[in-house]
Amino acid sequence: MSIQKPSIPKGTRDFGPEKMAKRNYIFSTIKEVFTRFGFLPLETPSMENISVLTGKYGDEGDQLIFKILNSRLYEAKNKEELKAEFDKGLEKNTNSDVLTEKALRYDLTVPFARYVVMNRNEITFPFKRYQIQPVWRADRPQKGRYREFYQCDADIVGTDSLLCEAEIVLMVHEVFKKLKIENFALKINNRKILSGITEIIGKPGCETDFCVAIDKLDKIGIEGVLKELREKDFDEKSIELLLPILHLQGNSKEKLEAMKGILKSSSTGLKGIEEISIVLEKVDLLGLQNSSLEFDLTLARGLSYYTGAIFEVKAIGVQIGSISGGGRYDNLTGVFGLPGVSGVGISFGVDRIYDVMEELNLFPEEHLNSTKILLCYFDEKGQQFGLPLLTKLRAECINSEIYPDVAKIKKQLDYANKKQVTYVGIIGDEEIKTGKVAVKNMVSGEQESLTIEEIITKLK
RNA sequence: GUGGCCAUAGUUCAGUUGGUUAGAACAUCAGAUUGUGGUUCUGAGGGUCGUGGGUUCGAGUCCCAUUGGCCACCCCA
Repeated sequence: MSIQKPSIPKGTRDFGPEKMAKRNYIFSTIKEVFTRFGFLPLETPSMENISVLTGKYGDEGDQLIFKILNSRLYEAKNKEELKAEFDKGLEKNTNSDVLTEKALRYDLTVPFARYVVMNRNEITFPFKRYQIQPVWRADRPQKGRYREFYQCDADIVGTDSLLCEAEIVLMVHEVFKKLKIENFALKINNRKILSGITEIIGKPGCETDFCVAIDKLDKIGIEGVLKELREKDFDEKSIELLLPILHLQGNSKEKLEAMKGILKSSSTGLKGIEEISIVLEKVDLLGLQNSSLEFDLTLARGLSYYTGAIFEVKAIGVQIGSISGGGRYDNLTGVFGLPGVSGVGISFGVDRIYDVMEELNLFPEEHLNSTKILLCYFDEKGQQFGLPLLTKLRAECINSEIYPDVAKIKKQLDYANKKQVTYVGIIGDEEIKTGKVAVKNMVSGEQESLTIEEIITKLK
């Protein structure tokens, strides 16, 4: 076999020790906040039966699902059928159970819905779960966009209380405050308002086209949105009715007031307004200070299963897509045979949060080095002397290691230096005789002779 | 799915109108230094110039194809 250059698939990444330390810092922060808000952990398999996933993310989303080829196809009895199904798949994007019956999960919400339905009798509702796992999308990678990435979801199902939305708002603030990402915008809107607008402008049922276009407002401007709408067969009368909505100014409360007037003939739209108002009220009652929450009626979001509130978080001052998003979905479990379970959730995009924090230099230093002391020695005798000490240090929960080879002291110190180990304990004949180890601080260069008990006190 | 840019050592990059043995910095390893690191100095290893074809006396350099990477659009975390 010829030597091959090693590589990893497009859009995937390795995470070395340094990156993992930073990633774990984000994960543990988010986990801590989730737990504090009463969410419990859940994990689901990387792969789902393909029928669980398809049809949940819209046409565009379905195409991005990674499918898993059935194994042992070569043993199949009816090869003709296989070939026919494969040819059909080449013609258009179809799924065939004989070729592929599993797929990698595309997000965490749909597998969660599947879990809820399957375990409906064991679950106590309202059910609050969090889930931190990778998801896969057969997208073309680019900045802030990967084919394998992590989502951190927290969802509440089994209640339609708007207090849940408010709690999510609080939780988002808490997470980003802890991560020191102070400058962010949490935008909130409601799908019912968007539906209401399509009713008002005489284009009911065209929500998808409308949402896709209006979502780009801050990117392509009003003219761009109008151009796109015209291309989607929105007539001039509709556009004329839409214009005052697009030009709406003011803070969240003022915009809500104005929309109340505009949507007065749409009961759906008014319902949306009322919902957001209640959320804002609850957020106030929960005592949120310095809120980054903002009502933005141009926020649309792609996923087709949202029915009520929608959220999106963007970091201000960093050119990257949204770092968090979510919303309420009234009937996600309906397709799995369990109607009437409303849920609302939020998803944090760790990979993008990582990129943002890297760009803004927000990672704290102390999380990067994990070994506190490295024991160094000159010969076999030194190692023998060091091993019991090492065990004592570890028994005291002090992260410690010993250099595995008899090597030059320079090399051992070099190793400590590169791993950013703060202390080294040097063991030579002198130390063995007195029972004290020469402990050197690698940052300051100071060195002192200490007994093992003194070392433990010093490093604890 | 559409479009643009790029590909040379482990990494970041030089490489002249096409010319003989493809360079530098950093990184790695070793030595200067037999009980003390980061600095310095010396040396060493490391390349089928992404891959395949073509033009040419001659290709890292020009042309075509292909693969991979980055970026924008679509969409999205």
